[in-house]
Amino acid sequence: MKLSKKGEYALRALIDLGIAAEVGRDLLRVGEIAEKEKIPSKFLEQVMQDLRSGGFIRSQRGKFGGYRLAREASQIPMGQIVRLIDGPLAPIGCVSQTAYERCSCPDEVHCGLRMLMLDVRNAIAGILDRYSLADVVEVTLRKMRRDGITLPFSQPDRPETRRGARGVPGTAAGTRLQPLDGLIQNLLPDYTI
Amino acid sequence: MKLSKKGEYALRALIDLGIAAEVGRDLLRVGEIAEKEKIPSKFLEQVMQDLRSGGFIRSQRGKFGGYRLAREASQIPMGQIVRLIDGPLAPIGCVSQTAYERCSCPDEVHCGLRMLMLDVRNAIAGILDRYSLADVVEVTLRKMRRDGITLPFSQPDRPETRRGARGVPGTAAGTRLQPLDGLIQNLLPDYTI
DNA sequence: TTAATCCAGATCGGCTTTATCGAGTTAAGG
DNA sequence: CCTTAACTCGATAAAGCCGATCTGGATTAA
Repeated sequence: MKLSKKGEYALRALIDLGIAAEVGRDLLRVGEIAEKEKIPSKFLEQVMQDLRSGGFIRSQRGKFGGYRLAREASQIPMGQIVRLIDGPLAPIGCVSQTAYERCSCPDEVHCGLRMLMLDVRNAIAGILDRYSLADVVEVTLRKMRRDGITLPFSQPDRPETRRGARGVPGTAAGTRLQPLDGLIQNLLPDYTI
Repeated sequence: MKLSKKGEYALRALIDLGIAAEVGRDLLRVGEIAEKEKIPSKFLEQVMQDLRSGGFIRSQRGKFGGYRLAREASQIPMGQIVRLIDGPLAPIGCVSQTAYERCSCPDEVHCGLRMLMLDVRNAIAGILDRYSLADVVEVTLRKMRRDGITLPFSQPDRPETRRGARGVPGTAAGTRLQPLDGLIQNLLPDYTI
């Protein structure tokens, strides 16, 4: 049930871009992200190009170039990112909703493994398809602020690339979804403090 | 979020062994399983040996040999099988409960990806650790009987290996677990017919 | 003794992860 | 305008793991 390194790096990079946008910098260099996340930077370049051709980010070439989100973070479901980089969420192809693939077993309808894995798929998709990048960014920033941590990408090393921080830091855009009755515990922002 | 082929084959083989035991045959040859499940039989041999050294099955060597379950199916949690063959259930190492591994990100506590993936891990483990092999076998058999399908491994090709079918075909052994309020849909045996 | 089966090891192609090199692109400075 | 620095792009290659195959040996029932 592993997420590939490529998928992990893609998610990390997008979360960083989301944080940066929320903090007032919407353009990040690959090197910056790679250094912060300890990712081999050339490998991250490849991942970024996959994300670009997938329509999640846009690139600005040349000196002082970099990457920025191509859409609002609230319009990027986490599940879609994983699907682009790692393929279907389903553990096995015959339970995938977005890329079904017949499996080798004799009778799919009465396959116990398939029933079990369909549950697993639904559990995974129920989480990843319900949360957007904006949700993850929001919770991350909230937790950091609560603990008094200096936000990353706060000091723009190139003042020219600054843009007016859009909106009051607080509720990120994006539809707030109803809690999944006790399933989601960690991504729910805790309003207790 | 893929399950490896090896993991898939291991689960298929164990389910078959569970079905066979429930039907009165507790010894299956690798070739039988491979043929039914359309698995490369030499590759399945490797998987079976991993399952053997993992303590899930016992082998009987020589002519008319084969494999049988080493314990009651109710004592084999599905999650443990996956862990043996594929490693931790968690999508990334830093959220694994059974094999935690520090990740490269600068601050694990405030890592949004980690929060998200911890939810995913818990969702996966919540399913795979709650259901035993006996549960999967029971639901499979129930569904087959309901649809009037001839059960696999019913006709023993070697009458000597028969053993008295233990117990009335119906409720398999194993603790029946309370439904996970709406999460599990496919593995719940439907008593509607 | 023979046949069927499990056991063990080497090997091979493909994919993943990572590294290397270099070419295209753009902004700034003279 | 020309050069240079700092980026993004693109292709390639090496190392390692995964899926699968092949060969042969060990074990046991008939």
